[in-house]
Formats: sequence, structure tokens, C-alpha cells
Amino acid sequence: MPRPPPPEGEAARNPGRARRYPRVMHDPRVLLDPATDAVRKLARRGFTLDVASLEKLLAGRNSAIQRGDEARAESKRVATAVKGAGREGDPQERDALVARARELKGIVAAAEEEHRELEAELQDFLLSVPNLPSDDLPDGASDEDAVQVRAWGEPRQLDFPPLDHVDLGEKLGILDLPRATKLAGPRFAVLRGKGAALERAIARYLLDLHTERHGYLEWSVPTLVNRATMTGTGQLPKFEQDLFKTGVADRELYLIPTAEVPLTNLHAKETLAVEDLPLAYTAHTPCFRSEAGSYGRDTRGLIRLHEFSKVELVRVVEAEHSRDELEVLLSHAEAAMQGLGLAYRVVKLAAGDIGFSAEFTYDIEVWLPGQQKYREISSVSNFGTFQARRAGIRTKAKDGRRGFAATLNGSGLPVGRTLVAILEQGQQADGSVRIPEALVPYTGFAELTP
RNA sequence: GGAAGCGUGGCAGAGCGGCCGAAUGCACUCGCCUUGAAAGCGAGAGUCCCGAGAGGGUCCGGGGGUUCGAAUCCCUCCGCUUCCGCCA
Repeated sequence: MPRPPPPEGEAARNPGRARRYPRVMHDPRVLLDPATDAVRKLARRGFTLDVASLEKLLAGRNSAIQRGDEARAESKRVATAVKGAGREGDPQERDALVARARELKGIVAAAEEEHRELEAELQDFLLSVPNLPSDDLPDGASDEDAVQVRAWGEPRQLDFPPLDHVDLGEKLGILDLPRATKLAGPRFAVLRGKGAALERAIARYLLDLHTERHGYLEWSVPTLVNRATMTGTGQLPKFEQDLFKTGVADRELYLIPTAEVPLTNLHAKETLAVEDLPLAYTAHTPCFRSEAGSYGRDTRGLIRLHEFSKVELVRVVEAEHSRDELEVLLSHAEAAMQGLGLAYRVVKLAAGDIGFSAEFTYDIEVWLPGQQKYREISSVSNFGTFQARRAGIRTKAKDGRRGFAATLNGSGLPVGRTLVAILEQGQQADGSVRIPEALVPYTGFAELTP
């Protein structure tokens, strides 16, 4: 069986002893506990859990650990006895002890080797098991199975034929897609003049809203991260094809697909005091996505790009509060929509349609007059302890009790799609676009005119 | 990229190949003292894994080696600091 690299760059170059592997991702005991109902839950997202293999791996690993521990314990006793025998001066007894010690060395090595192999197989197995979808989600596997929770604002019915954002952007002279293609290829964008200023204004508005009104701490983080970081939030090892990868010499780095990755991993391998939770973090970063598997979808305009910028919201909370925290986070993303006066609706995604690491996801969909449709603008998810286990984000309560944190994140909001919505919902009969009032202090202008 | 130095528990900082999971100080927890607090005195406390439990094992930057036995010796990788080179 091929052995994948352990979830750390250094370790990948320097494969180590099995016992050094951190205990991450799914807890195999929890997964196997009938009360967890993992088989049924995973089946809802089309994943078949091979219980027999998992049980076998776990039992084999544990017995190897035990054999090694016992041999090592005896080895320690013998080593101490050798010293005593040397001083008492009974060479024969000493020789016998040394011989036994040499023998034990082999036994320990064999048990460790077996442990290492089984541990690697177990890690490999667990790393590819997605999170368990919440029972509160509807059945289904596509966005058409999503269920509407509520709608806000009136989908504006225009008394003239609406343009989509590409036509609007070109007429206004703020969008230049041909030149973007010249520079980098399809699925990139160039914004010009007031378009670029509007993009900057949206980002500033969102950051101010979340830091000042919702209590988020703003960070500036790397957009190029290592393998361990990508594994912590669940992008790796399964979704390498979705990422842009770079590096120099033998150093590999990945471009982040969202600020969720660096923000959540800020506390990887740390133990957080429960009284410091919840943590609420935000960052405005570029996001890079290969969009493999989306050929032909949304090829026009700013909806689906290889590079876009986004203001991301991340919350690190106590595990038992994660469901409530999801509603809090959703309210913050909705506040951004309402602040900009953009008509939208909230839907619950179907169990088979949520991301690998998520257990519950709300999407916010904005009304786009140009398409006469609601389109996804923000995704707000609860990951439970799934990411925290993979990344090693632990908690410690005042009474000393330890556990894993829960993580959540949501777009709050993606700048490009927000700009699309502003153009389309704000368009007037004469081809001009009215800028949302809340943005005017940031733009310095209240409308865009051809 | 070149040269030198350094990586020990939350922090600081000792550490002869076995008596080192590791001195000491600060911080921390719980007592005592006090009207309360501080100071003082006493006690305690790390992590992760296996185990029903008793208990056992792991961890001195990572990995490997020497040895009956490694925080201590050797190799290697990584990181940090300083100097030089390059650079926004």
C-alpha cells in the first residue's frame, strides 16, 4: 500500500517514527461508535465508510503499540539492572542481562515498524473521510436540493431590459476583460478607474463593518502556505487539483483558495484557553482557484475567476456552541448584504452538496437581474471539530478539561461578486449605476455613468 | 547564496552517558495567614499514546546513528540570531 506523506512538510522529507504522528482528523473510535451513526450520515453525501477495514486497522495498530510499550518497559528495567550487575561484579549475570537487552531491542524495533505502517494506513484512511453532514440538512446532492430559509429585500423588477454586469461594466468603462485575458488568460479580470476604486471601497466597507460592528480582529496573512496548513483545513490531500501550486527548488507552496486557510490555521497545534473563546477573525486577501471541473460554467464576467479578492470571516469557538455560532456568523454576512441594500435569500444546502470539511452550510444568494436568478455570493459553514482535529486546535477549560475547538467560516463578502450585484441591482434605465449609500463615504462618488 | 553561533517545560535558565520528566527563578492552581489584597509559608501541577482499571509508554527543534543505557556523543534536516551578498 502506498504511503502518503504525513501532514507536515518536514516530516514528508523525513519520515519519522509512527508514534510521533499527531492524532488528527476523525477520531476512529467516534467514527466506529454506533451512536455516531457515521455510516448513515456519510451515505447522505455519497461516501461509503468501510467499517471492517477501519476496525482492523485500529485493532492492529493498538496491539502493535502495546507490544512495543511492554518490550520497552522491560528494556528500561534491564538497562538499570545492567548498571547494578556491573558494580556488584557478577560478569555472568551482567552478560545475560546485556544479551536480553539486545534481544528486546529487536522486539521493540519490530513492533515500532508494524505500528508505523499501520498508523500510516490509518491516517491515510481517516484523512479521506469527509465530515459528517448534519441531520438538519435536506437530502440531495445538488444546489437544486437546497431549501430556502428566508429572503430579504425585493428582487427589483426593472421597467427596462436589464443588462448583466459585463455589459454594464464595459459601457461604464470600468471593466476590461479582453486585456485581462491578454495578461493572464481566461477567468481573470481587469478593473479600471472607478471600477478599481469601487472594488477597494467594497473591501474597506466590509472590513470596517466586521471589525467595528461585529467585533472581528483583522489580520494580514500569507497567501502562499505550506502543505500542513492546507491539510489542516481540509483542502489537502484530496483536492490538490483545485489549487494553484508553486514553489522554488524543492520547496512547495500553495496559493490559498480562501483566507479561511491561513486564518483557521493561525492556531494550529495550539491549545486555546476556553475563556478566550470565541475568536472572531477577518482578513481581506486574494483567493486563487484552479476551477478544475467547472469548464463552461460562468465563463462570462466576474462570477468565477482564478483570482479574486474576498473578505473572510472565521470563528473559533467552543465545540458545544458551534451551532449557535453559525447563526451569529450568518447574521454578520447578512448584515453586509443588508448594509449594501442587496436583495438576497438564504438557503440550507443539501447534505450531499456541502464541502468536504463542513457539517452544515448556509448559502447566501444574491438576486442578479441580469440573469433573473439568485446566485451564490456567500457560503457560511460550521465545521464542528473536523478542522480543529486535523489542524490540532485544542482547548483547555479552567478545570483542566481538554478538547478540540470548533471552527466556522463564511464569506463576508467576496468583493468581485458583490461588485457584480451592485452593478446589476443598481442599474438605471439610462445605463448609469447607483452606488449603495453605505459605500459613498468610501468611494467618494454616488453613481457610475457611461 | 556564503560565514559564525544557538535551539531544554507557559517564560527565563541549569544540566557529569545511568540516580533526569529533567535543578532554580518567575508565572499558574489549591491551602494557611489576612477585614480584603500583597508579601510570607506549605502543597500541587506538563504533553500525548495504549489500557476497563491498575498501570505502562512517549516527549529536551525534527529524523537517523553509536550504546545494555542518550537532553548529554556522532550524522543529517529544519528553524532562529548576527555579519556579508541580493532585493520591494
